[in-house]
Amino acid sequence: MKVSKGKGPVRKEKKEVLKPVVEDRKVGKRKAAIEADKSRRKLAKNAKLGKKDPNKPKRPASAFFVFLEEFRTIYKQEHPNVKAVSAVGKAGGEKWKSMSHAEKAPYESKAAKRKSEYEKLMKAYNNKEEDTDDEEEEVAEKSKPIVKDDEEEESGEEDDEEEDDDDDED
DNA sequence: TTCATGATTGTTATC
DNA sequence: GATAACAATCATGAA
Repeated sequence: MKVSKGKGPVRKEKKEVLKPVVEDRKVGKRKAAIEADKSRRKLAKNAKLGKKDPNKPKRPASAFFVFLEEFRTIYKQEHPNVKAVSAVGKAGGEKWKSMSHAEKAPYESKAAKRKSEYEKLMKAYNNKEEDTDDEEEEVAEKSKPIVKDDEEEESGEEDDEEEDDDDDED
C-alpha cells in the first residue's frame, strides 16, 4: 500500500522547485542543490511537525552514512579545531569517492544489515497501522447506530498509541 | 530557549 | 523510470 503520508501535497509543490535541482546535482552545481535542499528541509520539518510519526522507523543509513559515522570520529581526531559538520561531510564525500569497492564493502554490508532491520521494523509498523485502522473502523462502525446524523463526520481521530520510543539497535 | 543551517551520498518512497 | 525526501552530525547564529 502506498500511503501518501503527508508528503503528497507538499511534494507536488516542491517538485517544481526541485526538479532542476537533481539535474544540477548531476551536472555538479552543488550550490543550487544546497539552496534547494534548504527549502526542502524546511518543508520536511514542517511536514514533520504537522504530522509526526514517532512510531515510524527511521531510514537506514546508507553505506556512505555508515562510513561517515566512522569517518567523523577520525576526522575529529585529526582536525579537533574543525567543528563544522559541513567540513566533515565534504571531506567524507571526497574520501568516499576515492575509495575502492573493496574498501566500501564492509560499510555496504553494514548498510545492508541495517536495511533488513529497517524492513522488519517497517513491516511491524505497517501491521500496526493496519491494526489501528481496523480499530478505528470498528469504533466508527459502533458509533454509527449511536450517532444520529450530525456528529457522524468527525468520529474518532484518537491515537490510542502513545509513542513508545524503542528503536534501539544493538 | 528553540530551531534552522550547512555539506555530503545513497537509498527509499512516491508519482 | 524519474525525482523528491530523508537519513547523521553538532556548533553557531538568529528569532
